[in-house]
Amino acid sequence: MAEGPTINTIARHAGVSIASVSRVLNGLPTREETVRRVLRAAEELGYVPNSVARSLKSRRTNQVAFAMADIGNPVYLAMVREIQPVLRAAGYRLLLHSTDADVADELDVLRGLGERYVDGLIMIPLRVTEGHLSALAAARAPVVVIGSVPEGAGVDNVRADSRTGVRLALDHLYGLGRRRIAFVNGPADTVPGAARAAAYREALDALDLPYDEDLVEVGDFYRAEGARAVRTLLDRAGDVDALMCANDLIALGALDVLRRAGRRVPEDVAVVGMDDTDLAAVAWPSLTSVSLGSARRGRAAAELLLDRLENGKREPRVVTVEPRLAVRASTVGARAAEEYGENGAAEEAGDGGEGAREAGRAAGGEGIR
Amino acid sequence: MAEGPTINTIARHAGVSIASVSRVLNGLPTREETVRRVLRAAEELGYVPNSVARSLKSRRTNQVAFAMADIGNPVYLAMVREIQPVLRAAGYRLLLHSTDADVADELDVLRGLGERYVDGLIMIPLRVTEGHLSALAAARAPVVVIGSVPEGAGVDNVRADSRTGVRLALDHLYGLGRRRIAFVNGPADTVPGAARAAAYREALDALDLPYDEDLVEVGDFYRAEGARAVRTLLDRAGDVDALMCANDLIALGALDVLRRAGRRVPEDVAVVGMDDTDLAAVAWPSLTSVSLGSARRGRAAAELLLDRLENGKREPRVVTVEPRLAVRASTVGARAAEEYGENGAAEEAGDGGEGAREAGRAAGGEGIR
DNA sequence: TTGTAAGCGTTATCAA
DNA sequence: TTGATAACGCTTACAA
Repeated sequence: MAEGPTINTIARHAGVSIASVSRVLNGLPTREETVRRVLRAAEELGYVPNSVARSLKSRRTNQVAFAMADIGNPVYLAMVREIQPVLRAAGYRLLLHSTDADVADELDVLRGLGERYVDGLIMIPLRVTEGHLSALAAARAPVVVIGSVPEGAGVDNVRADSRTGVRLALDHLYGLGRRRIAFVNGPADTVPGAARAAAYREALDALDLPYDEDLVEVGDFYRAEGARAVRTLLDRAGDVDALMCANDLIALGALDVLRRAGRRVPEDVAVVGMDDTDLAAVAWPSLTSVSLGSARRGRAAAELLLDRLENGKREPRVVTVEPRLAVRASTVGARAAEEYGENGAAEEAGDGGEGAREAGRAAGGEGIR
Repeated sequence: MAEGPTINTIARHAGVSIASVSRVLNGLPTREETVRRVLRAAEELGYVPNSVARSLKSRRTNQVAFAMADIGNPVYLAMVREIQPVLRAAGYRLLLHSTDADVADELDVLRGLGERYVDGLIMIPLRVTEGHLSALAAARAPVVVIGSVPEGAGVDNVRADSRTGVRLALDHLYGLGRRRIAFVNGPADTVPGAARAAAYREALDALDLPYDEDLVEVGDFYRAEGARAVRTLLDRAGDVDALMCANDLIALGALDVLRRAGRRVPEDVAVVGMDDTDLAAVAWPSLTSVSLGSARRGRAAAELLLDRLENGKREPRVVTVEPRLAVRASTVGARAAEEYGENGAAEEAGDGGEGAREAGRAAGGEGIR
């Protein structure tokens, strides 16, 4: 932990000026002899350029931040896993912000951009308030928002399409002959909760199925509460033959409850989750789930940001990621699920997954595949 | 994205010197009137101090890095979840490095400390080579290593105790009357692989059980390969009545294979995993697993680093985290498991978990609980 | 109480 | 080709 050498140290050591040192270190044309002496001194002293000083001068930090509610959330995690390598390949370091679901925290992050500790930000807000819009407009660095933001917001925007996603799931269930398709949602006042509720109604309409209030139950987005909601639902509407769950955790809770109630999955009740997290493949029976493309959204966001960092003034762009349905045992049975192949999480990982897999293996930990 | 104001801008605006601006902004004694003018100007101009300039001057970045193989690995993820809030509370930002299981990358991170973009580093190396030791010795910022490092390495060190961990598991199985306890390990040339293999032999010894090569199979640390290993094992030693798996993913693979083979868990074969990841509670039957305290190790590492950052010159410290056994259905059956209560992952999260849980809920994603 | 000026470690301009 | 020097935005002696 010795005090590190600076270009001054090197300059003295090599008997040249700091300007020459800088030139050599930056590969600018310099006399052979000077180059040698500088490099030799740098080598001997173990010189490493100070990135803070460099940043002050260049006005670039080569750092990018990702702000989400909680890294423990598999959806955000999938994003980080894609974002990290993309940024890294472009020479950026990744900084993580957990906003703890706190709107004020999110706004702080946005204002914090003024401190210039990062060159850009990818953020996934819980909800988009007026405060967000004005903070975004005033942001002192490029921001990419994951999650819908009004057109005029002036930021790059990556969107999921839960509408189509729910539609895929209901079509699938309908195709399997299910007609009493219940919906277990999280809080309606959250962005995803609202979007998924609307999507459910629409999908029913499209299938000419009636909207039946008895078939809808709201809890939160967690397993225990999901289980409770499903119990209530079953008590109220015993003839349910399919459950559309607003995320995978709710679906896991549903599987527990159904098992205890002696209902077979999928024979008696088919179950579909949402987000297609790693858990879906681990569950038993394995869980059919709608992928909203967390990984692809993360990647898209990173790419948008990089592009914007190189190309400051271009029109804001909106990217929408197509949902996909990962069909597994909880709707078609274990046998058939194997024929479908593992078309869920595995696909998501795509090219970005390989390094990670290698990593986990050598580390003796567990990547999830 | 307008160019931000600096103390110069404010100084001109307020008609004072930059020194006065700095003083006011740092709360140093200043005349009332000056304070007012400066604050007013700062407010009007939307001044935000430039953290890069501040860092250059103060020689502190208020950033800390965490380097691990792959954030997608649940073990590391659990660590990040604990590390982040601890650092944040102390005013540090968290920077993530994925080393992709590459030793050279790890060494790069260590050397990179010379760039002074962080004040300290928490790292969890895949293995500890000579190169690591010398890089650690030469590190230009405090480092905390998670994973055993030789005494003289001169860095703070947080250790798991897989020896005791395996012992806990085997005692548990023995107590349930199991005597043919097989071991499914990952590669023996990895740190955890080697440690767990040795621990298995020792635990057998302690129980006066014979070491039987037929009961040991090595694969990697993933589910598919774990499944393969278990198949091989069952073919070779059909009388196995318990499986000790070197991590949870292997154990998940084992559950699949046993299910297909028509062996009941735990009646015919009891299964124990290791690391007690979130997946253990999701599996069916839920998985008894040895917690090596990922979350606690993360927290301990963060605390060691913070302490070291405040208190540069103290003796390196070694913290060892006690393993715990999370008993679930895969060894005692579903009924009994409920009586044990959820003594696994839930406990791990501890006080650090609440904010995260809230976060996930509002976000409509899924924290894992 | 305030202002001037030096310095943190770079990069880049401009003469020499 | 090279060196002296001025920024970058901030903190902090030191003088006034």
